[in-house]
Amino acid sequence: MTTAEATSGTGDERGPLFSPVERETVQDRVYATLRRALICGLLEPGRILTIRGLADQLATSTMPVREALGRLISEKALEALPNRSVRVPPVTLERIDDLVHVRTLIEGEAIAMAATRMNEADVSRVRTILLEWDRFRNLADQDDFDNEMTLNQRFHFEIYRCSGSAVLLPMIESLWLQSGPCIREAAYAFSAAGEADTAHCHRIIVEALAARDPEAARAALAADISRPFKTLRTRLKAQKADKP
Amino acid sequence: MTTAEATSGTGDERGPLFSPVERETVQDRVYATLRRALICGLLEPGRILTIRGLADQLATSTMPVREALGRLISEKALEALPNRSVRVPPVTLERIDDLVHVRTLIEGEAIAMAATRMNEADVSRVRTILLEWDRFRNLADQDDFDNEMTLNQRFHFEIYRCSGSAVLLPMIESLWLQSGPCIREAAYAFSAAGEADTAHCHRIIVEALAARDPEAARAALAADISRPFKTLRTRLKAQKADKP
DNA sequence: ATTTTTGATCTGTGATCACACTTGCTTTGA
DNA sequence: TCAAAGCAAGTGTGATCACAGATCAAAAAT
Repeated sequence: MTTAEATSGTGDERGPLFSPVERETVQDRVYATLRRALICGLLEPGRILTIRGLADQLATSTMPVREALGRLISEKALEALPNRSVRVPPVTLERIDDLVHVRTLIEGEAIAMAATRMNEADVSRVRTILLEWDRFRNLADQDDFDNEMTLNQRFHFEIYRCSGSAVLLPMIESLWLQSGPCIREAAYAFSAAGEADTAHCHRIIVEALAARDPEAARAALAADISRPFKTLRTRLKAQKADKP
Repeated sequence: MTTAEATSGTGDERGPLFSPVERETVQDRVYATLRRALICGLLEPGRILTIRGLADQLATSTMPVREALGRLISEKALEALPNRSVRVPPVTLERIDDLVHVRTLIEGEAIAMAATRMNEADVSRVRTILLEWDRFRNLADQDDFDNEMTLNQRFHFEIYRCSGSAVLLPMIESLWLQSGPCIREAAYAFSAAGEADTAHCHRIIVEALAARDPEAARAALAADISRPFKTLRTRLKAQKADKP
């Protein structure tokens, strides 16, 4: 028996001595793993995933995997084929344009809402992420895509969270899940120059947020979103012209 | 052996003699049932759903039910409580405003895109649904909410489908799933006058579409969306003032 | 040599069971 | 009479199994 329990019978009157213990199911862990792989672009478009294969790789049974796959399919992050097999959706020109269009619409609205609602603490928290990113990029020169994507994600979602919309956030997450595999294909194209561009874009975004200018923030974000897709678009066109 | 198989070995060169046989899993049927109940507002907000209870009602085992619930939760149509129980999300003032805002943004964009892409056949198909609706309303005077909601859904999604965006459509479906339980609470409020208003709104929408006017269509749709939510909003405020 | 058939293997689906946790009621004690 | 401990029913989670459909490769027939 601990001191806390000895001094107070139930231990709920004297402030939060213990934080609630986190309960993480296997299904949640599988889902988080696949989600992270998808967003970071570790899974190439068109690849077919099997329940048993994933269960073996993740060292679990098939049950948590099939439920995690079901969730990802209903979020449109994966695709269910009529053969009952599941694959990560292939990228096409139409899909790219569609994704860019919808992302600028929705994430643009989210950042515009955030711009009018953020206080000093919110802005400085976003600034901190940007600084952390700069420090990381200067220290480690190796291509650590995983960390790069994580920092990028934290930057954007820290802003979107300030929009205060509980409906928009899950939609943006679904959009990132869908554009993750596409981004990956373009990621190699601008490893050196692209990162500088991204940093520049993000600085403009932060300035617009600090100035509480919704439309400037929306425009800056639109540029940030469409840039990687543009390189992917030209590359896909070249591929198509190569072998029709 | 059928005649078709006798005349042609594989039967795939001479046009579509047979349409592909539909393979509907139990899980899909459970999902469709719950989805329909949610959109039509048969499940009141805050109600707790149990896997075994639903499995008994639907006369299946627990497995298809839990996967269907998982899908609906990841679409934000249902809510997973920390107790590991699942309920239909309660409605609050903030949630209503949030839903109306996002729906006008997204569905407005979809209808604006559709207005520039619809051809004569598309417009006439939408008109047909409206006529069918009028006929139904004149014939059957009983309050058949189920059919009413189905017709309304067909009208809207026939338009949205013409937007050509494979990314927007699932999002709109998710939004309808989320606002279904809310609408139900308001549905009784305008059973008589509301239907006339709805019909009027929809006629304006069709006119805007026929005129290929994106902004007029967007404005008309915004009015159509916000109307039921407005009555719900005033009712909720009254409830709140009644017993704080 | 090409095509068809047949068989084995793999995969998803759904049922059943064991386990851990929650919840609500009953019982027991003050 | 009331509150706390204890028990019992219920619930979600994950594993295992049986079954049906899909896939692919080898063998047989043309």
